[in-house]
Amino acid sequence: MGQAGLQQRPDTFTLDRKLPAAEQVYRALREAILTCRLEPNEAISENRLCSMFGVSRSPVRTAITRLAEDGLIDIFPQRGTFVAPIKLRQVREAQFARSALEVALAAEAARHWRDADTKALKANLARQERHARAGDGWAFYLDNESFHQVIAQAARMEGVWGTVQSVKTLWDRIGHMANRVPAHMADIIAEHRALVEALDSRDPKRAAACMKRHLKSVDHAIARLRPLHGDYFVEE
Amino acid sequence: MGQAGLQQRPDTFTLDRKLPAAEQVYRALREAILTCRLEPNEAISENRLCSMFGVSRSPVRTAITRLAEDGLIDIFPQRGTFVAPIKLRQVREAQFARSALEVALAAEAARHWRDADTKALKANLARQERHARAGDGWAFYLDNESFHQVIAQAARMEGVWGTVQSVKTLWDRIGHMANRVPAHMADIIAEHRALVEALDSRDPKRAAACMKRHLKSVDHAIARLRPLHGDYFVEE
DNA sequence: AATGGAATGCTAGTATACAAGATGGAGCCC
DNA sequence: GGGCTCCATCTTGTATACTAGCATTCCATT
Repeated sequence: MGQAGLQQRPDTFTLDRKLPAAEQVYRALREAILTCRLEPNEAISENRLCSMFGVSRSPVRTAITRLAEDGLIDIFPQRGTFVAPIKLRQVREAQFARSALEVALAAEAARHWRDADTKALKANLARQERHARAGDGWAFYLDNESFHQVIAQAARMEGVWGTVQSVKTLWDRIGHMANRVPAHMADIIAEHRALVEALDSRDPKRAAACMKRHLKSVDHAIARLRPLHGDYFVEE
Repeated sequence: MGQAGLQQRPDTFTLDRKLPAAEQVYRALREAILTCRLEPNEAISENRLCSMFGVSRSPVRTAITRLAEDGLIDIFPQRGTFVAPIKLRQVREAQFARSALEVALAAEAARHWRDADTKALKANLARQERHARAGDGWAFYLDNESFHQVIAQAARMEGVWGTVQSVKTLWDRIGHMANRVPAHMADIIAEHRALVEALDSRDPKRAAACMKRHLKSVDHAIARLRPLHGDYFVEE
């Protein structure tokens, strides 16, 4: 599957002339990396990306600079640019950070909770169920994101959601692999349902504990995936 | 003080030919922004930076791209690039996120605490006291960073320290202004001393509560600074 | 005095060319 | 057959030129 990635798209990426080229290249590459269409350790050549996107090196370099800042790409001057591997230690640390942030957000959200919030989350759950049934991993991923974002909004800390997003970049890569397993999505939905009930109870401690359990269960995804994608993960 | 910033340096920035130009420009600009030598809302011209650093636009643009990702710079195409203002809502959200992360780190550190950790923190405290007496705000800032980093190391979550660092970028800007007030540094040292005692007790709850109090006290810095630097802060 | 359009000068975004470093393969020698 | 050297080719980093958009200024007209 080494030749996977962007080459699996219908054809060369078509840029929207109304939007900055660098931004479009950034988004396309980020999505490809998160969904593992560009696999960990895969070499990326600036020149190859230029051909693929039909642009010069300038916007490609800008996009690559941003992806390196995001921790998704490793640049080795004069040698090459590679999709960053998934470092297990970083995954563990990211889980710790995400848990700390989202547990605090859940508690704070419970303190400010309103019926409209419950309504919004239930609508989201319905979408999750529909996309899981359809086997649409990407749409399910977006639902999942939206679900947690609503909680951050309810906590009146929407900016913290941005921090969570950057922390969870590693999770997103793993989550996309996990989403290929229907049972995984079903598990997530069940946990999300429990979370809605806890938040609806307006009990900060209950909401915090429930969120903590939810985020801990993602550990199981790694245990499942390592046998299948051993080369994606490095111990350090 | 509008003409402050990089022009206050002894002379034009001298690049080290052994290091990538983009990296050096990035670090120099980041430090200038964090220490408010480049003030919030100050215009930055790519061409002006080229003259200042003696390089072409390429490394300057790379550095600016990274600083924009860090949230320190706002780019308005065809209009200009500006040092980002300090948005109070973002500050509040950053405080929430930092508190969540460092309280969890302190609790975890207490669970793994060793006498060598106490020793390391006490050595750091001695340096803090020395630099505060000398009125060296920058050195004190570095001591402060190192202090919290040791705690993350003790928690065996050093990678989370990177997350804290990106979260606390806003704090760093405020902290540098606050460090010009000697009383502020003295307060910080006293709180750090209490934190060392809490960690040394190996009691996770005590360490967490102490860290929470410590991070809450930084609120007072904002209350002090707003009358002096009202134009640095925006409500949104 | 007010208004509208053109010109100008500034900005960032992008394209292209050059420089320097790293790597791999071929050829030569022992 | 193995080791060493050299060269070609790849890479990223940087320099420079061009393009397009935006804001300001100036001038002509009413």
